[in-house]
Formats: sequence, C-alpha cells, structure tokens
Amino acid sequence: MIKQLPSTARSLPIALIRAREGVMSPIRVMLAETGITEQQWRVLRVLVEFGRMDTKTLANRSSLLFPSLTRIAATLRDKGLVTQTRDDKDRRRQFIEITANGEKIIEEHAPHAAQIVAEFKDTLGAKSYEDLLDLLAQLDPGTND
Amino acid sequence: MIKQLPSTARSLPIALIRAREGVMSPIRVMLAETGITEQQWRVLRVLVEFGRMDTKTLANRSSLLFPSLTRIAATLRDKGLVTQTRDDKDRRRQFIEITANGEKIIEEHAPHAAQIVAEFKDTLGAKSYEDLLDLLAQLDPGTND
DNA sequence: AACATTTCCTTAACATGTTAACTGTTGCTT
DNA sequence: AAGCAACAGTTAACATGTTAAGGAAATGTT
Repeated sequence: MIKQLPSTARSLPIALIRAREGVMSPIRVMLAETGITEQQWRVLRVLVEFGRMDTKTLANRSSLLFPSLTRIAATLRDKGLVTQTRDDKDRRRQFIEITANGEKIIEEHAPHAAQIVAEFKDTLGAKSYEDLLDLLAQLDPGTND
Repeated sequence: MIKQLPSTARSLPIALIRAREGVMSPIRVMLAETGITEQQWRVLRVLVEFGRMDTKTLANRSSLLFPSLTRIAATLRDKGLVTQTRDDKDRRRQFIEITANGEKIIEEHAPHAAQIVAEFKDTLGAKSYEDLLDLLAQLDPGTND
C-alpha cells in the first residue's frame, strides 16, 4: 500500500522546501542588487559576526559543505571580498577573513535584509515566529554548535 | 550598524536549511539504495499520488523549477520509470506518467520512508509536528494550491 | 491571412549540493 | 627515522537551483 506516505501536501521535507522558497524569494531580490549569491551572503555574514576563522569552522557556521565552501571562498577572493591566509603552525589550515569591501556590502544591505525578516515575523506573530525557530532547531542535527 | 541582522543562530533562512538537512539526512540514506535522487523520488511520489499529468502541474506539485523538471523527466525516462507523451490537442503540452517499474520503487521503499517521518513526529510530538507544518505553510508563497 | 503575444517547454550558463577520490601535513607508533 | 592513521582542503563528477534566452505551437488582434 502506498498510503503509508503522507500526502505530499503534508510532507515535512516538501513543507520545508516551500517555506524556504517563500522566505528566500524576497531575499534573493535584495541580493540581486548586491551581485553576490545567497550562499556568498551567508559566508560574509558569518565572517562579520565572528571575524577571521579557519575554513572548517566557517563551513559549519555557514551551513555549507566543504566542497561548496572551497568554490565560494575562491569566488569571494576573486571578488576581493575576503582574504585567505595559511596557518604557519599548521600549514594544512587556512584562515579566511572579510575585507573592507566585503563588510561594506553587508552593511549597505543589512537594513533591507532586516526589514524582510521583520515582515515574516509580523506575518507569523512574534510568538509563533520564536516557536517556529525552536521547532526547526529540534530538527537540526548539529544542535550542539 | 550590522547588529540589525539577527545572529546567524536565529536566522530563519539558516534555520530552515539546517532543519531540512536534519530531515533529509536519513531520507538520503534510504534513497541511496533506490538509486534515485531526492528530487526524482519527489516526482515519482507526486505521480503515484495524482496520476498522469502535464509537466507544468507536475513541476508545481513537486516544488521544482521548470528547467530542473525537464532534466529530471529525461533522466527518469531513460531509467524507464516514467513515460512522456505529447498532447494531441495541444502539441506544446506533454504528459508524464509513472511506469510499473517506477511504482515499484516507491512501493518498496514507502514503509521505510514512512518510518523515518514517524520518528520525526515522535521527536517533536504530534501536536508540535502539526503546528510546525501549519507555520511552514504560512511561509509558503503558493498557499493557494 | 499576417502579425504580435502568450504559452509550454527546452537549452544554456553559472553556482551550489552531494558523494567520492585525491593531495599535502601533522601526529602517532614502532 | 620509517610507516601509517588522522586531518584540512581540494578536485572531480554528476545532479539540481536559478536566471535568461530560445523554439515551437497556440491564441489574439487587426
């Protein structure tokens, strides 16, 4: 019997995709004028929040897989938005740091981004919004971070 | 000021990504033994649930963009899991239908998939689980479907 | 009928997701 | 010191996400 699966309308994975699409849609419009992608924005934001860090930590905090981050870091470096430096003590490791130009992009668009987020908070109501974040956190495998 | 943005730990887009990753992780393990991808699984599931339909409707119900569906449909056709036929009345349109082999894959793995979903339901509790789906639906742009 | 417009779908181009194989370093063992 | 496992990153290969352009068929307008 196939009815063991929930209808696609009430499928958790699909609901997550659609919600993400709904949230990202206006954000993508905002990002279009920055010239960087959603993931690049995420990386820069993490760098602004936490400062210079090694690639592994950056990948985790940005919720990106390693191979993706390798490519994204190269792109950001070519755009002059971050710098990459080797660790002298452990030459396998690499540190990534945001540049002034990188910070500028985040700063210039932070208000707009904040406004978009605020609108979703209004849509759901403050309490539901926090509840949602809590529920989503429970589904997150790396709740240990 | 950059503090206008919420900490990445409480960012809605990032929370959605991480939750999705948490949910998809065990599902991907299950899919690995089917030989099809997550999106291909989604397309087949929609076809099982609703039957033969045109590409546009299939794309919407599968939460896939058109170009993606074009490629996925071609892949599934090559694997013999779906068939594509032109509409005689409107030869622009194309109908896609699941094959017996396609149905077989869904049926054989539906119990496992249902079990994975059930475990998440247990984790959150039945009520929270439904609340979550409701909240996610509010973020979905196409709540009209 | 001729034309532009719309619709359904495909292709193209670039970025990312995902898994696996590979390189270079460091650390540990013997 | 030689050998080997573990670690940090990279590269490769294939599939998908995303936006834009293209192609073919249907529709609307004049």
